Formats: sequence, structure tokens, C-alpha cells
Amino acid sequence: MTIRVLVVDDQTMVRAGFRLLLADEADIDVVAEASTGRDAVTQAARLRPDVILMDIRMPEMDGLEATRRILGSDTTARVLILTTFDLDDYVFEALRAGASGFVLKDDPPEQLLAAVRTIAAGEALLSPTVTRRVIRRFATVRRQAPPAAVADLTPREMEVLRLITRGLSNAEIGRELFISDTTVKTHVTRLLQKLDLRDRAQAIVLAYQTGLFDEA
Amino acid sequence: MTIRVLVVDDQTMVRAGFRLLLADEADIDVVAEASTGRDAVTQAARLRPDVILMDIRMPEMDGLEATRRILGSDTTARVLILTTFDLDDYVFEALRAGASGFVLKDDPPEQLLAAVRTIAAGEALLSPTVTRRVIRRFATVRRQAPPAAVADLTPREMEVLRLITRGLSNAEIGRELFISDTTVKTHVTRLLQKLDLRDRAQAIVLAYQTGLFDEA
DNA sequence: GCCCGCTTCCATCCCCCGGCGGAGCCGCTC
DNA sequence: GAGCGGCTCCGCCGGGGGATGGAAGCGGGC
Repeated sequence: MTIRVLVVDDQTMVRAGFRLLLADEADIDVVAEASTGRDAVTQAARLRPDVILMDIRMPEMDGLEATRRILGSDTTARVLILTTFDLDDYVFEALRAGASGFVLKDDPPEQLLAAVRTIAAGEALLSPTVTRRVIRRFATVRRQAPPAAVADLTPREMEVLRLITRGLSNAEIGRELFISDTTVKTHVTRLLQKLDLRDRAQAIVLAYQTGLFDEA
Repeated sequence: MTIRVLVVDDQTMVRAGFRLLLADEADIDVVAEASTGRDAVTQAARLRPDVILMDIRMPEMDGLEATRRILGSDTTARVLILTTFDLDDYVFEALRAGASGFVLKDDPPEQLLAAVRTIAAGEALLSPTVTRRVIRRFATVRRQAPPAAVADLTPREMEVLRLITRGLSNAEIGRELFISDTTVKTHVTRLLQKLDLRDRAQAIVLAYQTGLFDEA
């Protein structure tokens, strides 16, 4: 079982370099190259590779858009982003697009080989500097401000708050919890004054900004 | 320059194992061990290690809480979570706590060594299975459904929507944009019908679930 | 020039939301 | 048993939100 790889980069020399690097590996086979995002999409559909080494900055269609299209279609391919830049925008857009890995071109070659094998196995791998960015995103963006008052909401009030953050009206919440809408209003009123908020809209904002119901 | 390591695990055998594994490495020095989270916090303050290998499940205080306390204090230490379980809750809580890495106990030993050196260098590293979880979090939780209709909101409507997602009332939005509140209502009405939503609450939910205004 | 879309404003209407006061029930603790 | 806190329900009221219809200026495109 060899890993079938498609190399996508607009620079001929870069493609040649990758091909050389991967040529020595018995379990890896470069089946084709593409020089634009558009080309990558068609090649991916035709050859159905296991792993796609994808550059980001390319003419015609960039690597992010190509990744979205490829992964949006019927495929088992996994995309490994391979770029010179580790800018935030690229990283997070790539992950949102569904890429399985993100390696920088100046990472050591072994790193690239390991990444190809890792994502071919269905796992995922990020370059250390990229990993740091991703973690910082979790550590900062998400824990804005744990609103202490949330702690002394009763279980019922928490439940109501959760449904509010789904966009439900009081009547809908009542049907959901098998209680009357007037009761829901009671809970809402109390919950708002406990959290010192004006209306349900602010409650939704608070919940999302502090990641109250992230898990669900 | 040796990397000074603190090993934290409630099982004696596990600690001994790590000590043995790290003993062979010239650039790594295990300076102490701790068997509880509470112990870890005091040892970290006293010895000021570079890297802390932290188990999660421990008596007295778990590794996540210990991590929070250590990183919350005045320290340059970096925490590498090392556990048997890669449950979602653990992973995301650990990253939020500020851990620099997450390695599983059944990962190959080289992985652990690489992780220690990587995070000592200020970078970050996650086990491939953990990386996959994190990425999926980005790929799914964040891009639930790009609401196509958002594209044909006018600039003004986008602006109003942005302020709605801050929890502002129509009157407040009007003051913010120097227009009357009746005009705001017009924009709101149109924006809601374009997005096929009932009220501003649902608009806020949509915006956050699709990450409309992530960046700001 | 004409039309269309965006933006602004107005009046009117209805309904949901949220505040306020009051009530009964349950289960817990003292 | 008395008391308390949580959950349930009711009525009343005011205000904000959202729908509808109408109007006007302004810009760009045909």
C-alpha cells in the first residue's frame, strides 16, 4: 500500500523539490503535479490521491479555495497545506476549510515526511509554530471573561438560558420544557437580573462570547 | 543549557518510567517529581522548572486545575499534558488552561522527547489524534453553515447586524450610526427577512454560530 | 433622462418581552 | 412545624421589536 500524493504548487522548482524529496521513500508515490488551484481540483477528481500537498498562494485559484472544493466533493483525499507563510488568516482559514495538516516550507524534511504519513493514516499534524497559534487562539479568544454570576443560576435557569442561546422564543422554550410560557418568563426575568443583563439578546451575546455552551 | 523538567503523576511507576526515559538524554534533567496537583503547584513555584510533564487524573487537585494555577502565577514554565485519555473535555480544557502541548502516554517515546524539546523552545506540539480533534473543532463548530444570503446584505445592513450581535438595542444602534431608530428598524426588518429569521435573537445566534464577526 | 437600488425617515399596528406583585407546591434544613 | 429556596403558574402593564405601507433624496447604470 503506497501513499498516492498530488503535489500542488505554482513554482516548477518547488514541485521538483518535493518530488525529489518524496522519491526516495518506498511507501510514497507522487502521482501527479498541479500548478494552479483549478488544476488541483480537476486532478484530484481524476486521480483520487490519498494526500494532496497544497500551496496557498497560486494564480487562478488559491489553495484554500481549492481545498474547500476538493473536500466538498466526493473524495477520500486529505489535504496537507504546505506554505512559506504561517499568517493567522491562512492557518485558521485552512483549518476551517478542512485541511488535515499545516507544514511550513522551511520545516525540516523529516517533518514533511512524517506529516504525509500521519495524515494518510487519518490523523492530523501541525507545524509547531502553527500549533502555538492554534493553542493561543483557544487560550485567549475563548475565555474572554467567565461571568462569575453564572455560577449561581439554578439548574432550571441554566436550561432556559441554553435554549435562549438557540434562538427560541419563550413559548417555544415552554413547549420544549413542558412548562407554561409564563413560567419561562419568570425564569428569564430572574436569570437576566442575576446576570445584570437587559434582554435575551444580551444573554445570547454573553453566552457565546464566554463560550458557555461550547460543548453542545 | 539543560531543560529542567518536573514530572507530575500520582502513580509511582509512571513517574519512574518517565525519569528513566529522560535520564538518557543529555539535555534534559528531571529536577523533581510530584504526585498531586497541589504538590505540583508548590514544586513549580519552588524549583521554577522549564517544562512540567502533567498528568490529568490525580487526587487532591487534578492536572487541569494545577495547570491553571501554575500558569496564572509568575512563571516561565510551560506545561505538557501527558495522559492516557484524549477525551474532548480534557483536550479543550487543557488548551484553555494554557498548556503548550498534549501527548498521550501510548505515543512512541521519541514523540515525548520531541515534545519536551519543542515546548522548551517556546513552540507547541500536540499528539496527532489530539490534533485531529482540535482541527475538527475548527472545521465543524465554527463553519456550521455559511448562510449564503448573508452575501446580499447591503453594507448598512451588515453594519446594523454587527451591532445587533453586540447586544445593542435599536435606539443604541441609531445613536451609534447617527441615524434615527426608525431607520434602524427598517434595516433590521429587511435584514431579518433576507436571512429568513424571526427576530434579532436568532440573528445573533446565526452570527456567532457561523463566526460572522470572529475577527473583531 | 429614466429607472433601480440603497439609505433615510415617518406613522401605525400588533405582539412578544420583560417588570411587578402575588400565589401554591415541593423538598430540604433547622 | 417553621422557614427557605426552587419551580410552577397567574394577571397586569408598559415598552421595544418587527411588519406594513408610504415617501423622499441620491447615486450609478442603461
